[in-house]
Amino acid sequence: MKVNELAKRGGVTAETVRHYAREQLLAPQRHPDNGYQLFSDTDLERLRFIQRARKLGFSVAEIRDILTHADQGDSPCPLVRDLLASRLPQIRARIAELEALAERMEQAMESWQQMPDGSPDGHSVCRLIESFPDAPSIKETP
Amino acid sequence: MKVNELAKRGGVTAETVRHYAREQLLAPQRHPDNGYQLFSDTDLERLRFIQRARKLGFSVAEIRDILTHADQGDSPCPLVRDLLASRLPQIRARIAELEALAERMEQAMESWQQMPDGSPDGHSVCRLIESFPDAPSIKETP
DNA sequence: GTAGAACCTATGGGTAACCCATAGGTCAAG
DNA sequence: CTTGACCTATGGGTTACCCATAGGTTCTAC
Repeated sequence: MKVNELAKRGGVTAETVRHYAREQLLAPQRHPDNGYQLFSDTDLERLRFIQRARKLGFSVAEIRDILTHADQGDSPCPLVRDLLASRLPQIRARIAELEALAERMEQAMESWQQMPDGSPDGHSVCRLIESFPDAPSIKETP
Repeated sequence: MKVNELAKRGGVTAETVRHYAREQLLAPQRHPDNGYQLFSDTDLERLRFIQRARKLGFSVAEIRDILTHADQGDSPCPLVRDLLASRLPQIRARIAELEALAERMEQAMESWQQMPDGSPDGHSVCRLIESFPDAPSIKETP
């Protein structure tokens, strides 16, 4: 099957399929005449595997590693366990970051309710924001 | 003061200061002889404002808008209120996404405890992952 | 048989907020 | 006058795609 058909059967866009092919997660055959990528049913299974792995938080690069292991006949399962175990605390940390952010935002909105919209002068841009501490800025760890 | 001094006083890297200058959040003067960027105390105040705004979740582009308003003598405060009010539910949604992800990960790790590390065959890469549903993949809305 | 739709290819650019490397100019101190 | 510390501008990397473009192919209808 060609890109579009695989994409529809897997529930992703054709661009996503091409992306995975570029990133070596899929290795379709090529039609010798026109260079079209030809995917098999095994590729569809692979795509579904990729979807599940993405849903569990694995990155595309990690999934490539997992698939490479499997393609060489090695069990990728220990790797999978390790990756998940080390990723989970990162996700938890990210959640905590975002919760702290949300709390700051809510506190700000609340305390702003009784503050007027001032005009900017040479030293103040917006007292709403300036009424907050600066110090260590937020780390963006998506 | 030059880039490095502003950066140290503001608690950021010199690269970050250059980034903000490139993005028009800071508009330093230029030394006529050597082209060095020269920052004033007002720029330091501006940098501190930027830090506070970042900590409240504003993007660099949004902060540029806020500063542009203020530079034109308009109060940016209504904009600030609107931006924050519309960003907060997005943050909450992102938190919910990540919590769902974390829950999937924990469920996976738990159910995997009694599963062996299988060897890959033609149809299975890793049963650990394949034991999970695929369906709608996770949307990455950082 | 041929026009046009619908599909394919590869390439390159965009996203967010920086970080890092490079090449080359500047400056203060010893 | 030579280090070493600093400055400049440029371009590439990060993540997982999306989109536009130009040009080749296949399918469908007339």
